[in-house]
Amino acid sequence: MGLTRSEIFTDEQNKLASLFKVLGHPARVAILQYLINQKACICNDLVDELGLAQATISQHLKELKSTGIIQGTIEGKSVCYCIDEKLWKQIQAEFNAFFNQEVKVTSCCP
Amino acid sequence: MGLTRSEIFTDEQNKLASLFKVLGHPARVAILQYLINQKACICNDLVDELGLAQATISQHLKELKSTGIIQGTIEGKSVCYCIDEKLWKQIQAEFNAFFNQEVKVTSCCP
DNA sequence: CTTTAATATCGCAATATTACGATAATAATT
DNA sequence: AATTATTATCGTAATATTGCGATATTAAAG
Repeated sequence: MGLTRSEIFTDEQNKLASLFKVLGHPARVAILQYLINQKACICNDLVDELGLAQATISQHLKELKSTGIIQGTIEGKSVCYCIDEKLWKQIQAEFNAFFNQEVKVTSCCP
Repeated sequence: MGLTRSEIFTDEQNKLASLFKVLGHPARVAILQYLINQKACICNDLVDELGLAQATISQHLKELKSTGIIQGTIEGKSVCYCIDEKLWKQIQAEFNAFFNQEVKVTSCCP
């Protein structure tokens, strides 16, 4: 036990959940917001900006990068991270497809 | 360590992350999809539908209920769960506000 | 009042996540 | 080549999550 039983769910459910999951941490939300506001960034800016250790931020960046939401380009001594615009819009579309389903219920729950 | 440092983030970041987080598990995605398709449901249906133990499903329902996404109404011996339509649309709007920010970057990342 | 059915809660084991110091790796600067 | 700056990785401790059996709770049915 303690291990998510992915086998019993559809690929779609697993994929959607893992997208939600990567956004399910305030540090990663903050990183994305900072990236959006700065239009560019390097990791060390984030260490000053957020109050987390460099190792911790590097780890969160790695998770975001693993989903493809952000890309990192080596730029001399530092790394330039930015949001993948195409994937960003695609994720938004997937979330909207999920939320746009009709949830109205008539048979119960007044 | 091991504990998310919520204090260093804004309320907005924490709130948004916790919404994403609750959706970040395939069982909870599956539960919501089932609720949407059935237009109503009771917990025991879910035990047959998904392959998880009754205790596990009850726990996931509790998490969804704690955010307000679903409501449970006692209906005789069973409980009728359904999605809170208003909150559902509100969450979608919050997610869209997050995703609609301009992410285009010109200064780096070709 | 006892039985049955449905759901919730408890307790626990297994696994995952978060955080960070220490250190490695890489590349510019001197 | 040595130094410095930046980022990544390793190792580890603390905490959280997931899953489930066992049991409690609640309400209808007999």
